[in-house]
Amino acid sequence: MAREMLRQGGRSARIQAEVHRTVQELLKSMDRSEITVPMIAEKAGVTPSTIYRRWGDLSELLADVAVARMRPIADPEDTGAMASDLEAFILQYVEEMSSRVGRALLADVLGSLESDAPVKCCQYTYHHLETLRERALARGETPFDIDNAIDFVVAPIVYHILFGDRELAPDYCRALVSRFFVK
Amino acid sequence: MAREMLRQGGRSARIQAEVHRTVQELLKSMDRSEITVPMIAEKAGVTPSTIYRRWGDLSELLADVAVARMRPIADPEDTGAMASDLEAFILQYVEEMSSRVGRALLADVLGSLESDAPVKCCQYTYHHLETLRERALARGETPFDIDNAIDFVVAPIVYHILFGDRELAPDYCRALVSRFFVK
DNA sequence: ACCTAAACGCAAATTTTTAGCGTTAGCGGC
DNA sequence: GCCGCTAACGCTAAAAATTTGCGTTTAGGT
Repeated sequence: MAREMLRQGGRSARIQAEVHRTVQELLKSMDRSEITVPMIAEKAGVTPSTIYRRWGDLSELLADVAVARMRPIADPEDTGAMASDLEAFILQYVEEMSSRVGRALLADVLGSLESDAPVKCCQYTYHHLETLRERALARGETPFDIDNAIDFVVAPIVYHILFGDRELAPDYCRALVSRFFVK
Repeated sequence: MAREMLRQGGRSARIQAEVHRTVQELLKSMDRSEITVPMIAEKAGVTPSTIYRRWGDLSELLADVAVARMRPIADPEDTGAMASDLEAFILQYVEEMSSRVGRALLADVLGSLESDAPVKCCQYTYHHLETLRERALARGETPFDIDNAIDFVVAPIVYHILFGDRELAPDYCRALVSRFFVK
């Protein structure tokens, strides 16, 4: 579920915020597999049935929280040039997502395939790249293609994070970016 | 869990096979979100506690089944040339994985990050690419680099399957392969 | 053939999830 | 500002799923 709120103010919003805060709190201190809905409900001061009715089940709540956490709070850093902008963005992305909690976020988002969490999640990335692209245009640089950047820089990184088949050293990430630009 | 069986014969193996078969059967007729452990147990003719003790929980059982289903039963088709071999393999991979059940398989595998399901899963892909590479070597062709193939062909495809942000038309997949070879 | 321990079945205890129903409170119309 | 409508909540009981203890079966080795 995790449907759009019909009421966006007052008690409903407070509960949403409190539940989200509680989930994030719990994720810091314990593993995702030990978290239960009644546990969240108690710490958040609501009844379990509220959570079940609003989010459906635990995985959808976790996906909802994960998407909210991944929502960008600021534009990517402006380093003065397109190539270094992309590199900085990618390095930060890897920093956040390859950590234990980052991997859990990705898994939660992808765990509820029927919701729109995955699409939202990658729209954030797309939007960031769009920002970098427009910044490059404003500077008079020849901008990169966003879809290509996703295919050849972001996708490999996400793949290796998810499957855990390779160390994501900064050098490797930088190589992905530079290969993308020389091509 | 989904630990390696300490006993690989007799009753234990029969139960494993029967449970796997039952899960696959159920996945064909209903959505993953409606499947429960007691339901599987009844159809498979075992006690729920057996499943819980052996696999831990539903997501790990599903991951176990998914990995087993993804285990290659045959080498990729030999088309006579490296480029067309890779293209054929990729097209078949997309065919299998972008379907409703394929996406569910991927989600199940990635859903249990703590198990070794994800690693196993991408090892299968790696192994297939290795087969293609050795085949190319035997033909006297200049072989491709497997890691690069994963980064620039497989990863983009998996990304788009998981995030559902793009139609995976055959033309697009072919373009990925051909761009990989010209680079 | 016998021994040991892994794996299972059974059933009770616990926990989680669902569902009904009355109550609260956000939001729009007046 | 007051009122009506109904989404959203709390509470509780029922249903379902999960865990756990204990005795039994059975694979794998000696």
